Amino acid sequence: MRKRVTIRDVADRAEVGVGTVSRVLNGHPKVSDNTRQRIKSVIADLDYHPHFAARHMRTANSQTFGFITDQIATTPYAVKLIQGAQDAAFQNDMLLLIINTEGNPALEADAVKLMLERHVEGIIFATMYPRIVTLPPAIHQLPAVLLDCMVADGALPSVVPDEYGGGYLATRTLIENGHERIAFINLHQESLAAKGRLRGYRAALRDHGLSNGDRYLRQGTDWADSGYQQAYDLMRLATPPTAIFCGTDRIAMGVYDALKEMNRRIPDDISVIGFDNQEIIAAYLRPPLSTMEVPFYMMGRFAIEYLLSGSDEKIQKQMACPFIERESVRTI
Amino acid sequence: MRKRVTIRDVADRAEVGVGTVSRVLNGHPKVSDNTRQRIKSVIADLDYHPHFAARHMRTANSQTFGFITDQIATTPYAVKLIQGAQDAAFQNDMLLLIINTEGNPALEADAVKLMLERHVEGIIFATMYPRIVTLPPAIHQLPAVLLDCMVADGALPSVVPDEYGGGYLATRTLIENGHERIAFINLHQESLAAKGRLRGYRAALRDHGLSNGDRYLRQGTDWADSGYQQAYDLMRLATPPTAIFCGTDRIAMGVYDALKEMNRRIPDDISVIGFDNQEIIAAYLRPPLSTMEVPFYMMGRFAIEYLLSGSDEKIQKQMACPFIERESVRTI
DNA sequence: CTGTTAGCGCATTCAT
DNA sequence: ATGAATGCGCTAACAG
Repeated sequence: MRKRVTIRDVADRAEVGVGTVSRVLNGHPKVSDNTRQRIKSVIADLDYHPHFAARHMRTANSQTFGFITDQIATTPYAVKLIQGAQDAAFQNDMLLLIINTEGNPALEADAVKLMLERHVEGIIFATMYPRIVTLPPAIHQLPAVLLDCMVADGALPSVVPDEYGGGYLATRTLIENGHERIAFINLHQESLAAKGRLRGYRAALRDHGLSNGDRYLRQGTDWADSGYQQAYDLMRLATPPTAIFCGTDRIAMGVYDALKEMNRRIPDDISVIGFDNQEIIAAYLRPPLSTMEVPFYMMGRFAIEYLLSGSDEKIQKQMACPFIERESVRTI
Repeated sequence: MRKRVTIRDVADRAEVGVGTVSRVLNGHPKVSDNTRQRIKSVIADLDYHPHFAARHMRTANSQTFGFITDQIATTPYAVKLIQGAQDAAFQNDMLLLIINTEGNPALEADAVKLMLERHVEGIIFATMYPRIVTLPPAIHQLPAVLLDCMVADGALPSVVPDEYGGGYLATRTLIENGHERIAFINLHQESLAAKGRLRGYRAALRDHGLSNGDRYLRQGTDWADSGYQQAYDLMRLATPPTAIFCGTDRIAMGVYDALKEMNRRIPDDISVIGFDNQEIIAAYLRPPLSTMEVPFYMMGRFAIEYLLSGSDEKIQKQMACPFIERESVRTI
């Protein structure tokens, strides 16, 4: 860890004033090519790096965004949220300061405080699953975007997946493949995700004249077990469904197990669609599971780009969930 | 975004000098309780936050570590790596600056440069899976720790999982449960992880007089498919194994499928152990999979704690992989 | 115990 | 086109 080399050192060695060095550092036009070259080579020789904090203090420009998560970082999904934000930030010469609060409100307040002290230029607050949150009031002192969550009064811009659209598209896809008896095993119903997906399912059915009084609707829990149970229940019906739309890929895992036990072949005997596109599950299931993707990566990107845009519109962005086709759906 | 309030404002309002304010800010003892209280209340009134960059410039103390990843952030495992580091750092008043390079060497160099400019107090370089890496030379200008990887010349401290120990423990656990014909379906053999786990498997067998010339050893790929294939192959043997140790949980997924097709019950007919403890798979498989955990969280913590310790010893830390008991192993 | 002062490294006037 | 001077907000050293 040798002595830090400052702009002064560069200036001295290049026999110019610090101002000139600063100018070439910042790509200022009015520097003769001659001196510019000389300075650049000195910078390289000395391996000089500008002191970020000094520049920051001078320019009031921290080139940093804060990224606060409740426990998102724990879940496999949402890594992509971070990564999308990361990439978008990096491409714009910004870095991310990440704090994980485990949903502890005291920590959240601390986190916001720390970010304020570090003069981040904006804050992203991301949650593990879509929900309504209450935030430390201090967050309003900065541009902020909510990721995968929203505040009750809509006072903060937010970006969330279009659960409704996803539910609709999954169901419509099945319909377009000729299915008419389409079951839906939803995840735990308190969740915003569950509500949205369910509305989409019902709407698609209705729009295609296939409403059936929720005869094939089942309430699951988000765990494979419930998929297993409900699949059994469903298949024992007098006229069982020809397709099962699962509220999560994990539910689909359970459905697969039950179906296999019953010697039903996927997709020949019955089609299955999941939700979440957890690669680790969906891609490795046998056969690979067709499912809806929650566009975490793009959501992360969008949040940063919104911050970068400087807009103060309180948009409530819903991002579409695309259908990921694999091998669990068959046309009949 | 109202005008920033500085230490000057606080001093004026409290009718003291800035030095005194600075002292209470830094918990300096020699301040009368009286003035301390007054200043504190002014700080609260004004909602004053010290300017981090200014302090940093003055103290040469950035309270920040850099965390560079190749693509770790993409994978579900390693989120825990970040989280462990995160938590340990936060508890010591440090924050993490995270950059994901996608394994792009140019980006890696940029990342190190940015971290140098921001005066991080140390760098953690983490990879998605254990391997030998080459790093931008500039990284040597700072304390650095490698996570889940190492450099060829051992010139940098590193912390990796004890793959050997994990392989050994998994095998020994099976042995202690009375199994003697123990198969091992390894993941793709180029990986360090595969080599270590295999050595552990062989050593445990040998130490218990169970060596069998690798009769039950199979080479898989890391995908469920290979587990499926190899399980069929294994079970068709004249004297099939009574237990299968899988190089990854994904392989175990395939093994489960094959076993179920063959109407073998887990664990009654055959025991299975996985590796990785990918909760999303292991906990949801039916029955839940007993497996070896790679201690990512603790590895992350350790890396930070090592940095914090200020040690310059080039330790090569191997962290034990504990056995996570679920329901796929039975005593015979 | 407390006020005053001198930089930390840089970007930006203002001269030249 | 370039050098010199100023101050961003803070901590530490020095006086008292």
